[in-house]
Amino acid sequence: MPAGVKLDDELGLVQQALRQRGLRWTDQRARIVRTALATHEHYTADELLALCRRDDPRLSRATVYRTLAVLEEAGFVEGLDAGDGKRRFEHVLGHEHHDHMVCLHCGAIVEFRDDELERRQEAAARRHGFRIERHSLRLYGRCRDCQRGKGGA
Amino acid sequence: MPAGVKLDDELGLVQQALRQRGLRWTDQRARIVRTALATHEHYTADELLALCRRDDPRLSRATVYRTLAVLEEAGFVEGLDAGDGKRRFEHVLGHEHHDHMVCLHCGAIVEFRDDELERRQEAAARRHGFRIERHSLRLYGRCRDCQRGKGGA
DNA sequence: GTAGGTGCAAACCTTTTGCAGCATG
DNA sequence: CATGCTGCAAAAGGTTTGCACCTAC
Repeated sequence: MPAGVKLDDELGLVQQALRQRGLRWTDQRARIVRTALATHEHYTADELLALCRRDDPRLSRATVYRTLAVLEEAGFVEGLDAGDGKRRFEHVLGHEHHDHMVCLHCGAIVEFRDDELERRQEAAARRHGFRIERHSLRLYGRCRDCQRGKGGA
Repeated sequence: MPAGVKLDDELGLVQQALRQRGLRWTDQRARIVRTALATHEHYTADELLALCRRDDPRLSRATVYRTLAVLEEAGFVEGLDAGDGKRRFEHVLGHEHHDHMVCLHCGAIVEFRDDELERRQEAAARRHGFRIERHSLRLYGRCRDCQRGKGGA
């Protein structure tokens, strides 16, 4: 399946979702969503802005923030904070849920998934009468590459 | 065991740890640590400042930040971000490790602990050659009190 | 035509930093 | 008495907002 096809499908999905909420589908939003979908996983607002500006140098930072907020609310994008003060985003479309290991030495982000882990979280929540809407599990430490040598990029 | 005794023990521990690092034990640091230890779990720098200022109105915000940084580095305090832009802190002394459920509707923070969860995190990390130095698990959703009614404070 | 969106720049807010004077060890 | 700490105020740096103009529907 050519990459372009899937991307267009996903774009359509987002467009449809926004319209259903009475929101508009503008050139800027299309560009931001397309760029986000085409991009490596974990971008800051500013990085995304820079990428978008390669195509449209006039795109404003405010629009990127506003669009990310809309996308997050609609569930297409998830924010995670890397602990360095800036939020990072990743798109959810076409990605199944996963958690993150963050290397404190080189900044690498490793994704992983463990179903039993998810189940136990649910169980713990149930014990406390809590209903999970979303969750965030991050392991901070030293990644494989930073074990040998004493590494760090 | 009277609360005061334990508090003084813990104060002494912190004092000793800082001195070992060639750092000084000042009135301000003593006040900040004492206030932190005596306080409900999850405070922002600003809330802690306000509490301290009830005793010493001249204490500066910068000193609170600097002291929290020192305490965090020494392992007496842990920062967690509630997703609202400001970091929250909790002291570790006299508390065993736990994770958090954050109610998105009333802001309540519920602590919980599940050893099997911890073990599986370790196992997942091992599979990826990753060594965990610390971790953060937060479940966001609706707490027990916010289930009935439709609640929210 | 009318919400809603965009760009720009200024405002916001938490956290950090430079500096001169002060206190600890 | 040297080094580290404090307070103040200003700077930083990411994010949000006011406003005038524009555009999707």
